Amino acid sequence: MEYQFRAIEKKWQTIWQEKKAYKVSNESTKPKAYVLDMFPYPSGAGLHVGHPLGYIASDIYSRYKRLKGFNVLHPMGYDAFGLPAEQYAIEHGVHPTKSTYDNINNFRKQLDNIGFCFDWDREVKTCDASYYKWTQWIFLQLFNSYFDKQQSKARPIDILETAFEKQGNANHICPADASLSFTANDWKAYSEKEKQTILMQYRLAFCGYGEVNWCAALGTVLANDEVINGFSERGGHPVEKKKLRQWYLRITEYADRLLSGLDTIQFSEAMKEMQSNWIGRSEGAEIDFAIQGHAGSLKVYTTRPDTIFGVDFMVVAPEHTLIESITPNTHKAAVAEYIGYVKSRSERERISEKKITGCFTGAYVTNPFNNALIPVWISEYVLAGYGTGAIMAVPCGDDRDFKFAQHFNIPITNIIGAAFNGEEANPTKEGILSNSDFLNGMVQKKAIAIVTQKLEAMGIGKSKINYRMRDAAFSRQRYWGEPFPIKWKDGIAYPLAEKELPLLLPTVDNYSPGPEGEGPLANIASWKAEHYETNTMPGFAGSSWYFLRYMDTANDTEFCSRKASDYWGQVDLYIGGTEHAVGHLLYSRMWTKVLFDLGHIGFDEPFKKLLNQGMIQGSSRFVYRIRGTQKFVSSGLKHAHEVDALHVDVNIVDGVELDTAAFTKWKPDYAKAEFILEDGKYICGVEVEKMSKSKFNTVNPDDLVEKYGADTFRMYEMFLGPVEQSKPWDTKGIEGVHRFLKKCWRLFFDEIKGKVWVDEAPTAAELKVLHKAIKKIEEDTERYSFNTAVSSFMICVNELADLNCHKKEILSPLVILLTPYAPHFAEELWQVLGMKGLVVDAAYPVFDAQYVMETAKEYPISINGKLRANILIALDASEDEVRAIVLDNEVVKKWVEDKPIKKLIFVKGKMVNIVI
RNA sequence: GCCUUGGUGGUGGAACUGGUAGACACGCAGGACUUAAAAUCCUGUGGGCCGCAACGCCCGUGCGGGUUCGAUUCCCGCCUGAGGCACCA
Repeated sequence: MEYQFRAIEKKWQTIWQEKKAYKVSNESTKPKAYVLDMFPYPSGAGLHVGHPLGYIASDIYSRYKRLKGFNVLHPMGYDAFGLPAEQYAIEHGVHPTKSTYDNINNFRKQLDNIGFCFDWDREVKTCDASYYKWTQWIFLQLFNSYFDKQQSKARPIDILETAFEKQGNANHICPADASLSFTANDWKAYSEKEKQTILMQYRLAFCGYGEVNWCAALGTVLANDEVINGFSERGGHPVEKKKLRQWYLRITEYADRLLSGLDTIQFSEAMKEMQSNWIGRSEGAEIDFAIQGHAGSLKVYTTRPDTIFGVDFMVVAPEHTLIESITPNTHKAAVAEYIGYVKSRSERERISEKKITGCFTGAYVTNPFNNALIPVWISEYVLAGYGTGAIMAVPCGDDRDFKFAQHFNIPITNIIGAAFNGEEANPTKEGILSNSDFLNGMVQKKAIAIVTQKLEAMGIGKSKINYRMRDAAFSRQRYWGEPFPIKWKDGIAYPLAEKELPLLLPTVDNYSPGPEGEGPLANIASWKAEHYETNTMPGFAGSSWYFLRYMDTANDTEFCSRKASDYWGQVDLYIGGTEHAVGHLLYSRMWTKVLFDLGHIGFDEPFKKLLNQGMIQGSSRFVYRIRGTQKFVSSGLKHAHEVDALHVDVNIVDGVELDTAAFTKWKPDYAKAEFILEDGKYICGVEVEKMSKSKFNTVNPDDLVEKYGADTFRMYEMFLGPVEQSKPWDTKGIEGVHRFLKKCWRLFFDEIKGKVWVDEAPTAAELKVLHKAIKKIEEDTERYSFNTAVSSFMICVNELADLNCHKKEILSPLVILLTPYAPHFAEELWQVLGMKGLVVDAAYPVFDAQYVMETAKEYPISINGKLRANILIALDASEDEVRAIVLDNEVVKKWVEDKPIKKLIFVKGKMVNIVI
């Protein structure tokens, strides 16, 4: 009987479904484990082999935890709102609801094929009204809350209103405008609109104005990615910065807690580093510089007030509101021209530009300590959104300022003596200050506080903590997203009542943008008539809390009952790509903190442990067409011709050799293709790039499952390498894993004899092989080293085959070990062995060290660090005994000759090194 | 440009805490079985040198330095691939 994987896999998938084998209850006496994947966006291209990598890893871990006696929550769903469905609707007229649900059905079919243990009763789709009702509800919690700085937590906004009525805002500094100040009487005298405008500046979800990349021709806002050199990627239309009304989340209020929370969770150091760099906390000071011949002052933010005497110029962002009024007429034309140039540049281009650009405004400020005149420049590398949008430039201490000064021939003041060599800036804080008046002779880092205090005393500065992170833009001028539960009346935003939720996304005939940068919803007369908000929420809204919904999917009175969230708690293992490092992972952490602060859940970090899966890249193949002909030249000969490289479908290429017959059938264009071969073959070019349909380098898991079975596919994806590592896909090696399963099968069945497994007592050697495997595979699974676990299975089966072992007592624990990795295969063999119940409900075998005891070791003997011999020595030998044995060895004697031995290093159980 | 991360045979990778580099596979070569094929099994396989062979020697983990008895692993500099940089998801 041979290994008929297709029949076996279908059979067990059906049985699992019938028996509800993967249904998970919220009631259990077992300890819980919550194992979660980042849910996919259901794209029209379907699943490619890159998607299941993380899902297989989490599936293995879930099944492993279940065998270890845990009640395991392992759900799946879809992040179903987003731009591609809307784009598709605009281009093809298909409603996003339809295309999204079609895609979901397709994803589901593909996922089912692989045999995952998801509890599908808990499926969530963020575009379902039953789901986004609660996204809207959480938005209202954010809208109706403020961040109390004293308690460092979110609190209901009516507490703040009560406080305002009693004491004004004296104890509640306004996060949006620290200078805002009013008394209780002021507050009482304010109109409703004035009150609401003030409250808006405290809310965690608030409305304001922000700059976006605006493309007038497309009538839409673009991502930085979609803007190339000031023109839209699609269509090549000009793009400009434009101020639009936007919703925001006040995530900056949570900056410190998002930072300190990192200490309580198991993310990789790299991930923590990325998040804290993104948050970018810095301590410094704000300083006001008086403007020459102007009533106002220029406020800058600096982390280095100690360098105040080294300030040679100021740089302000081109968007800075003061520019208009400080620029004298003589410089207006040049400044306007420069601002025009910057307007066409995306933020990305501005900060990554190597070329130094800038423009002198003609204005000067004065140094508050010595009244020196300091010229004011504008340059694109200073961004309006960070700090105060203006910096003081100290060329001797800052690299970018130094290059700027050099480029524009601005004289450089040296305030750190020999520490500055005139060739490059020195950002040290250890320098001894000179040319610095009252600071002369002082170490820089000590001067920071002194300068700040002095500025505070003079009333022109104060210490300030700044964050690089900005508040999160939370509205999109799009259709396919959650409507905001907000009505506008007389310029005031009113939240809908909870019982009015969900506010359903209306059907439209036209997905194109509304007038004046409004979303498509503005095109609907009935929507406008109700004064509903016309923006929708961004893609990250639904994904910021979905892990909570899985705990209590069917609940239609709460987003998730407190009982359910108390039971499941944090996600124990979260698997997904690093591309979400600073987006999704920060937003979901913030939402969790808000829900915790408001008492809706009992933990304030969502993910206890994060595992980042690497990206599976595509390995693209190219053919080379001689320009202007239908002749295709093999890769090795292409240099003799003028050729265009064209992507060719990887599925019609064997390794690098093109199937020329298949190629002529692949596309009608190529029907008449002629080939110039080398050694009788057409060899393709190779490049590793992102897996994408348009590059014809995608590999569909369905085809592989069909050909080799789901279990082979699962193990092969794991065998490719460490889950965390990115690697190009190559189908070639899958045969090896398939052979392994067939070989394993032959421990149970022989093609001719049929059943060969027997009920005999195992030998010591057989038990040793088994227990070695138990130990290694358990350890590897625990540390998510699935690739080495697979190779341990191979070693185990190879050794059992060499021993001719077909004993049930060895094979049945092996089947359990295999269950997480090859569940169908294991289930079938479990039944074959006549074991009770489903193997998914079995108990994990327990390692027993007595079977793997070793008494001696083949020690590697190095001389001066070079391996010269291997000697078998008893493990319990003392160092003196080992020394005697080693020095008596022929090979060792030959190398040592009669030189004195300086040192002998003996590491028990590892190695010996002789130094001569 | 900035942040993060990777680079080991022809290929994917292993070496977990500084201790035998190349486990386990793929591929390739040779052989067995077969009318033939598939399947399966056996042997070899980092590069170089000496050699009939065995034994053995030298080099080798992107490049250049350093620390150490000992470095794929730690430190410094460089080259290079990947991901992210706020409206793609």
